[in-house]
Amino acid sequence: MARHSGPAPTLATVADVAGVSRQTVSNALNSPHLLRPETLERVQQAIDSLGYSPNRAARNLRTRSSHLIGLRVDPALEGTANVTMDRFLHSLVESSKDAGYHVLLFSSEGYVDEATVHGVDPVAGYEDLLRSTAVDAFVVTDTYRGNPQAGWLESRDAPFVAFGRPWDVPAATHPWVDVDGAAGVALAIDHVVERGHTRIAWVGWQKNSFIGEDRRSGWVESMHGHGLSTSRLSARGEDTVAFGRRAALALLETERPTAFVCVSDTVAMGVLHALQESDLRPGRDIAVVGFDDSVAAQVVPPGLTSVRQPLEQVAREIVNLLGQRLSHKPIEQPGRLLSPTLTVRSSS
Amino acid sequence: MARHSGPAPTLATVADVAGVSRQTVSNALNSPHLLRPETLERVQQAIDSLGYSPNRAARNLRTRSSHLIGLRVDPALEGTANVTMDRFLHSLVESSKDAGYHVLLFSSEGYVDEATVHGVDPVAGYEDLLRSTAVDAFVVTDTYRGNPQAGWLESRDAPFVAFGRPWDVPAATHPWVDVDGAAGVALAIDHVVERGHTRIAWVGWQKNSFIGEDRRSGWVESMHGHGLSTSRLSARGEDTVAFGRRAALALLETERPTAFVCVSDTVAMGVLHALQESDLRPGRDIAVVGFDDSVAAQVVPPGLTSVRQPLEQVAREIVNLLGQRLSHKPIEQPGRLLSPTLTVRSSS
DNA sequence: ATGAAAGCGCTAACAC
DNA sequence: GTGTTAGCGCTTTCAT
Repeated sequence: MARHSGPAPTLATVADVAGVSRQTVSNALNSPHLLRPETLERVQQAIDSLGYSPNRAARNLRTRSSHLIGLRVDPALEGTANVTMDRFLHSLVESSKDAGYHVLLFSSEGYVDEATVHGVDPVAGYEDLLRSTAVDAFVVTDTYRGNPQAGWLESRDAPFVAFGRPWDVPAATHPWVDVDGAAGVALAIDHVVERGHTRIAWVGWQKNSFIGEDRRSGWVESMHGHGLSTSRLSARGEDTVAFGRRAALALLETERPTAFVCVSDTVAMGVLHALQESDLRPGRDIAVVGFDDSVAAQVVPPGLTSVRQPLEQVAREIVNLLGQRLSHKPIEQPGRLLSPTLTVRSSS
Repeated sequence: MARHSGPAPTLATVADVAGVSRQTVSNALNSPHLLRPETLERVQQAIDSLGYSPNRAARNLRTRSSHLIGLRVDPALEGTANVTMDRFLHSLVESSKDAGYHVLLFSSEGYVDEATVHGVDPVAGYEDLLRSTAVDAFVVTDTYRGNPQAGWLESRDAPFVAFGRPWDVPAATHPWVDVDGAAGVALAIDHVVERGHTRIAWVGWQKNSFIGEDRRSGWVESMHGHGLSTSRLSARGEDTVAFGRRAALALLETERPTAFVCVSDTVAMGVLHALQESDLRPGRDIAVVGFDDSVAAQVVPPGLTSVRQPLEQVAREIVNLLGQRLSHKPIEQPGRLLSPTLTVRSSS
């Protein structure tokens, strides 16, 4: 195609060159089946020779849609949770592209007005993007402590899909996609039971985490399913390496578990610290399993077995639901629960 | 503000309510100093009561700008390089917000061509966004193997700032921001020298990596500055855990270094693997330093000392240069080289 | 199958 | 300071 240094070509330019009207060019782009093949061909050539692309702003104004999906990202916190979201983000960009959408990122700390001075507004940023019709829809991801955005967005009739179940509002009707954490942990338990372990400890998060309780229930139920006891084999704390280490040291001293299944890779790393300090070798003396299959799990010696969320699939399903929502199709099934897999490495 | 379920308010709606013309409302938004205080106040009230936000598409069409910054993200490769880019991305979103911009993500188009040496077309995706005026500018990040995008974008008069020096085209005039890798490695050398080490090995990338050679030069020059020999103490390979492990095992056998300074955290993890297999303890028997201060460095036992890039500052400088470029201000200084810091942990 | 007219919501240019 | 006019580039009627 040609390099033009002058003004960018418009529909009118193309129409002139092709010797047709502007609408015909528009049709060539949006409803090519309406054109006679020879006309289409001529228009196509004009488009190519001019290097024409339809102006996005004009199209957006006319069609009242931007083909943009909004996603709020939080400031870099440096933890495995963030890392999972980053992996998801890449997948979302790919899936969106396939559906003809781009991803627009915004941050939670924008648009500080009188109403938001008192703390982090869970709804910050959404409002303005919505009212200014900057995006067609949102993907809501930060649902780990309930999902205040969902209700708000629903009341505004804003199209969105959540990555995460409406834990605290079971009656919610908005579309969502989530990963079955309990099933993932059950996978891990099955795996270490198969390796001959019977005293399998759980190192998890505090009770106020919905996700943490879901994963923990996978441990409890799978253990009981195998006829194993969970008594005194569980610890709870924050999502830090330090907590994982402390918990493992305490359990090792009192209960002598032979396997640790952990709510996150971060916590599992702490368990690995503790084993190293106790001169125990992960994978030989004691099995360790993490959750999220982060980069850290891949590179830590000797390699950490970990539950992996199917984030590519999550992204595809989300974009899929978004498409249904935006085309006002009835949504067949508002919630989808996907199954994780287990990535086995030398720690187990 | 009021909740309206009908059609979204426009300038005309606000003008009616405030009893002024549309242009006055527009001025209230864009040039408030032009209004008499009492008029401004009245318009402001009408805006608030209606919950009005200017329509983005209309504004974009008129002003020929979208206030969007385009950034290409590559499919998740699962390595430390990606992780650094993700950390940068969060910072970029924050900095962009402060400048009134949003970040639009796009991906290298279509399917990976088997014939393409480096996997993807370096210019894929930029073209369309540019021609359709979907973004005002680009941030170009994937300059690790030279920067083919830069020349192309310059020839198109496309505003952009690069994260990464124009290694292969020193005469390039486009604005860029980069981190001084050599200085970062020198920091690491100083640190281990201070700890009493003299036989300090370098585990790096192949010669075809500009970034790798830059970091390596920091090792060579700092070593010589300290009067230390670099002879036979260097290894080169890919950015993998496996290579780091092999290199460390080989060096340990033949040269018995007491410290390893590595081109990346990934490679450093491989060195840690090797030490563990050799029953050597990092931080006690042998010092190890990585590069990037990734999550893995933070959580691996016993904690990996690592060079940290000032990505928040990089993002700020980039947005700053972008602002100058977009406002057609003369750019004071097209290239900025920032200094990294050293995060000391127990591995050294 | 193609063309003419209208208008999406906003701001630049100019009048008053 | 404020109002009037025009038009950014596109798509949606509707006529032919």
